Amino acid sequence: MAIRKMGKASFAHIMDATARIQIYVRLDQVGEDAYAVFKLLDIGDIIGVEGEVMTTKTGEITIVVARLELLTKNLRPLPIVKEKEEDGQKITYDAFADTEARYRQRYVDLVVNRAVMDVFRKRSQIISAMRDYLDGRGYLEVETPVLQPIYGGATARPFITHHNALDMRLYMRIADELYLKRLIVGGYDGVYEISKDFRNEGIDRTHNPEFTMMELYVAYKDYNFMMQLVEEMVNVIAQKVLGTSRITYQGSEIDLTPPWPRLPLFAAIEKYAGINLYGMAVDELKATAKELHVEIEDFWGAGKIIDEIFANKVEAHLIQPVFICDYPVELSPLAKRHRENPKLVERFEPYIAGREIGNAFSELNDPLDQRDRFDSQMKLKEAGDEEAQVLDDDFLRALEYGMPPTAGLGMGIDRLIMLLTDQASIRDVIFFPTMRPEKQ
RNA sequence: GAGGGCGUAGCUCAGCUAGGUAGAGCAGCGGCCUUUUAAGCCGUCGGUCCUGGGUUCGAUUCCCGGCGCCCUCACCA
Repeated sequence: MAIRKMGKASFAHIMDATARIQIYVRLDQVGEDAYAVFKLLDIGDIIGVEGEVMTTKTGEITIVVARLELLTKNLRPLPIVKEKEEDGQKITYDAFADTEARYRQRYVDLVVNRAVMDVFRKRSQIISAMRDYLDGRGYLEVETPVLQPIYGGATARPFITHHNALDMRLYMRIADELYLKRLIVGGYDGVYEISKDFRNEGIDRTHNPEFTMMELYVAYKDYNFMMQLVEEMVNVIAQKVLGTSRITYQGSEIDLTPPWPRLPLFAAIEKYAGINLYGMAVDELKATAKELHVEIEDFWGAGKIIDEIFANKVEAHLIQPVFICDYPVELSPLAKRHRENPKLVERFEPYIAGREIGNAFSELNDPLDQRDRFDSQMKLKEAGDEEAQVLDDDFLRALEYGMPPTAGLGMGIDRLIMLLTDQASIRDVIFFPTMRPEKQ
């Protein structure tokens, strides 16, 4: 948007959600009153124009305005972003760049920084493409409770709230998992949910307290099936929204074309840290962590230490898509034991650009084993692990009625969108990221 | 939670380790201008220099505390 006013004829650019075009306003065409109104316009005012289209002597398509109407007058000046094209390069002057102002006043950010609007348009297209893909395979989109008397399905601290009429504590969900699996018990063979989860954790460029998660559960399938689904789905989405499987994320070229390699967790650690942790006792693991300069807490169990070493030594190397699979059982209280090794579970996490974008497993459907796993979690909680999972009696009761073998998946949608839109911060893919309240 | 950086006009920034209570461009306002495109020219308005304290004759500038934002690390998706 820009206005170039002159005495009796002026140029301006008008813009809507899709494009901008130049208008040419002449005193002798619109009349004195309309021209007077035009001269009072500010950038950000909303107008309607009618007129013929012409090409100016510099070759720009331009509307010669015959009628001009002011639709909305603004009272606050819009930050002016000036652009100049030089040798095909677009130079921007006076950009509205203050990140705090951009996040707090996203409406201004969207108006002024049009590229931001495109990122969010892609966000919408990515989610639509995902729905299309899942719907096309016959999976049913469902909704489960956000307010839960017992939170579960992930290791995280919850937000706590209170219901007045029932006078009871409720938690904002940290995951959809346990309710969706109840629906599998109920007999659906494929359900998914795309919705907000809430975790009472720190905020950084890959974490927002409320974030969008997609969870999918498919009966009579296992984690191998789910790996194929993930690599295919992500690639299909990229093809549909971006038209390519080759993307660039923060300078790294990434090829999403399936199949993605499968790399067992212990093999990955051995590959990048040079040590095979498999079979090590807790003391041995603690010593190894120290040697590798990985900081750990005293109360941590073997699984957590392994996870920490992995996070510190391996994650950053996983730029191209890869499935890290077969995690230690202690880390995954809801996953089924590995068919070949009961100390492991059939679980995988897809990594792209050094970042985990999901988590999946063959779901644990043995109610007795599940009860044991919950018991182990409760012990961790007593030992001081605030994020350990809580026993859910009704969920166990559901499993006791019989859940078929099931494959489950959770995907962080915001992170997938960051990846596909090449955004460095989760705050650049969430319209209104969580911020401290503005001080008056 | 720890470390680092930043916070000056509506926007983008300068001034600040040579302390004398602020400046540019754009926007706004008033003029001139019938093919401009970062339009131009003339004039003009605009600031608790984030906040509270300290040092000082005097602080936007130096020191300390606070608040906010960003980055890195830690926890997690």
